[in-house]
Amino acid sequence: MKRTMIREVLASRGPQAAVRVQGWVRTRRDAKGFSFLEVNDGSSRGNVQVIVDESCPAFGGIEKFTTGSAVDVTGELVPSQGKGQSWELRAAELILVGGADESYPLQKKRHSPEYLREIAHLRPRSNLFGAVFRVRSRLAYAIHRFFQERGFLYVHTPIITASDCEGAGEMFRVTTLPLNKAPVGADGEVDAGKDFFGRPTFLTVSGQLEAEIFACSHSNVYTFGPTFRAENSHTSRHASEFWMIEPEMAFCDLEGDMELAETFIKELIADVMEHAADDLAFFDQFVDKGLLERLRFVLERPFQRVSYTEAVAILQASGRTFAYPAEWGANLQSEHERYLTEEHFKSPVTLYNYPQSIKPFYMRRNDDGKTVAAMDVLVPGIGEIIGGSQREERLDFLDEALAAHQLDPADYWWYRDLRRYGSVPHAGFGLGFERMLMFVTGVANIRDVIPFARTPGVAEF
RNA sequence: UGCUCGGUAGCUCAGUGGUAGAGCAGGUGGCUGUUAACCACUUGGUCGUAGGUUCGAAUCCUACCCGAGCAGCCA
Repeated sequence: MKRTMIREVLASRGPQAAVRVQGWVRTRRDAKGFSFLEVNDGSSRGNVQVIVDESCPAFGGIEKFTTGSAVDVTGELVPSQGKGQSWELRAAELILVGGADESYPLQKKRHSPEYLREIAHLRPRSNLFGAVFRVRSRLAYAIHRFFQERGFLYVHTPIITASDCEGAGEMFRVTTLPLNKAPVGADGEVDAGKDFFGRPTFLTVSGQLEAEIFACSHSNVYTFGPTFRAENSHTSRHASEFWMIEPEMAFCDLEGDMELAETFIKELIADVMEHAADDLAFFDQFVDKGLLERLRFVLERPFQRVSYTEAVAILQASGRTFAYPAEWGANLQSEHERYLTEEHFKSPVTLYNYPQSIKPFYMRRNDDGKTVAAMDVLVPGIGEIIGGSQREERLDFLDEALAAHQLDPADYWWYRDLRRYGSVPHAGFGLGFERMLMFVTGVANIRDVIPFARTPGVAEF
């Protein structure tokens, strides 16, 4: 008999003479003459309650059906006599597919996320992580849907890259040279020319520069893939390996870029609220009490759009004492960003037009000569979720910026070529996938929205 | 990397110089259409590691390891 996923069983419209489910036992409650077995197969947050009584041959050995064991049940689906569920399965046949003894680490009680992190191979079977990874899958789908519906081209940019000057952070070296006897050149340095690619190579920190190439052929494109940063970060919102979405649009300015970013975030929220309502309700109840209200609020209200210069003025007029006072020309500190999004505006904020001196070389210089067409989207609880800009499409200004950042134009020959042949205004941004997932689920630590998180010193699974 | 907090039973924690505790999990028995079921009894510990102070250290000191938070880096 064909298996039915528990998600469908729970949504059944009427009784069914025979249903087969397969899954893992969450808990068993024994009564006189029969037992309740709660079975989950990951298809939904809910468990199906299975009734096993003397009419079922397996009842005699019911004590073997412990929390964590895998089972295969066939029986009749009937209205439940008890509260808490509409349907229950009266087991005619119950098979123990794989047992689990008392050392099974997941108990029928609340566990801390830190503990569950140590058992990353079992935590997807918990309520919390079951829900997190269902939403993660849905969010990834929603991202592709958003861009595909708008005619954006999905580009696979390289994971291994030779450009080591993208300015986005420390990079992981990729090499096949033996660590203990790497070939050394005349200068005493490792001779990367003898390495696999004949030059130094690294894991990508961003697909942006390559995405720009395709924006300049297919107009609207996006990337969605893994990204690596070798920073020694110990925070709840940084990981060494994470996924990033980077749209890039030709014939687009900063205004269009900000519009896309804001629409994008709203549509993702709407999609997840519609298609993962059960799981979001779980997060709202057990993880982050105001989650649904906050998401609705973000959906309904326009994002606050404020220039960097205005933001500094707001901070200076706030009457607040910051560890680092806000000052024009300096980077905004986390405390500043938090104040703006969590206290002053109490909503997502799009900041734009940052001082040129604190931003990367590729951002387009504004006419004031002091700022560049950059933008960051900040959200309450997480901070920066999007960073983007209009790119410098004018070769002379780009060369100036390269010089100012002490970068060798020769290393950027193909990037410069885009400005030599059919250059167009274009813009894009990067959205941290995990940060978006944190925002949508209310989960506070990035390590808990990645199936197998990589952070400094941690790569067990 | 810096600062702060923490590490005690399988899990969540209490215990702040004098005989290591509770709840849950596990075991045994009972009870009940149960809902993290309930009731009784019960097993379970090198108190993160290594030194030191003390008659005596889970408790005080030092170093290290691990976890968390904040900051920086940024998505």
